[in-house]
Amino acid sequence: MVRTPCCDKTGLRKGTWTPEEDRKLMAYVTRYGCWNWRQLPKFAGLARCGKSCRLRWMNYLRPNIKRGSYSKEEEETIVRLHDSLGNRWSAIAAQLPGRTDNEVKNHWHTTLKKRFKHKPSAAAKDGKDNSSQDPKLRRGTSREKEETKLNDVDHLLISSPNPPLILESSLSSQQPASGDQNSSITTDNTVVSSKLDSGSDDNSTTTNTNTDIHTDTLLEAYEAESSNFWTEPFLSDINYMWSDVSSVVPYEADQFPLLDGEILYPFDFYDQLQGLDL
DNA sequence: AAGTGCCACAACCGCCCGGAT
DNA sequence: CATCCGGGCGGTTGTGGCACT
Repeated sequence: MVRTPCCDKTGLRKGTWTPEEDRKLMAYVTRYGCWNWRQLPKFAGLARCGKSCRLRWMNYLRPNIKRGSYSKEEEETIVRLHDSLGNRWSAIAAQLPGRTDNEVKNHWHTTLKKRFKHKPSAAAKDGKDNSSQDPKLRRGTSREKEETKLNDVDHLLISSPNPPLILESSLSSQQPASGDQNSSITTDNTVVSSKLDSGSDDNSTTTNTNTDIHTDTLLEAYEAESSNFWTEPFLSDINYMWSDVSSVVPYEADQFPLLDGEILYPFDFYDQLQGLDL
C-alpha cells in the first residue's frame, strides 16, 4: 500500500506557529469544528499541513489545556502510570486533566526520567514497556484504546458537518467535579465543553511564551464578543450555517477566519458533501 | 558582552489503526 | 479482500531561553 503524503510539501509553512496562524485556526475550529483536518487549513486560510493544525489545536489552542509546572501529585501520577502502562502517553495524559500527551511525554523525558531513572518500571520489568523496541507493540488493544477514548478527559471529537459538528471534552470518571473550572453544555446536536481557566494557572512560573499570552488574549476577546463563547453550540447543522451566515458569525470582518481579507466559507466543500441545492 | 552548553518545550515525522469504499 | 484515507500515537528533532564561564 502506498500512502499519500499527508500534505503537499510545497508551499506549506513549518516551524513555530505565529499568533496570526493561531488566531485563524482557533477562530475556524471554534466556529466550524474540524470536519476534516486535511482540508481544514485550506478553508481556514492556513498554509499548514492538516496534521500540523491538528497538533497545534490539540496540544495548545483547545480549551482545557492546563499550562505551567506540574504539581507533585501530577508527577506522581505520571510516574505511577508510566510504571504500569509504559510509554502510552495518551493513556497517561487521559488521567491528568488538562495535560496533553505531548506535554506529559516532554515532561517525562526532560525531568521525570532522570529523577526516577534509578527505579526500573514495573512495566519494563514485566515486559510491558517494550513499546520502544517493537513498534507493533506500541499500541494498546482495541479494548484498551476504547477505554482510553472514553476516559480521555479532553477528548476532542468533531464529526463531519452532517451529522452536526461535535466538539466535546468528554467527562472522565477521573476528572474532578470542579464545576467552577469547567463548563459544558449539551444540546441535541452539539456538545461543547471547556474550561476557561485563565485564573487557574496558579503555578505557571516557567517560561511564559508569547503564545501563552496571546492565547489568553484570544479567549478573552472571544468571550467578550460572545458572552457564551465556549458554551455556544458551534453549528447545529449545515442549514443553520447557510440560512443566515451573517447572523451567526460572531466575528468582525477582520477577525473571521479568512485569507487576504476574503472570508472563506467551506460552502463548496459542504456542497460536494451533501449534494445540496442551494 | 560574547560564547557555550544545557534544558524545556513546541513541532515534525513516520508508523499504525480503524473505517470507508 | 484489498486499498485508500483520516486521524492518533510515540519517537525524535529543532529552537529559544537561560545560566554559566
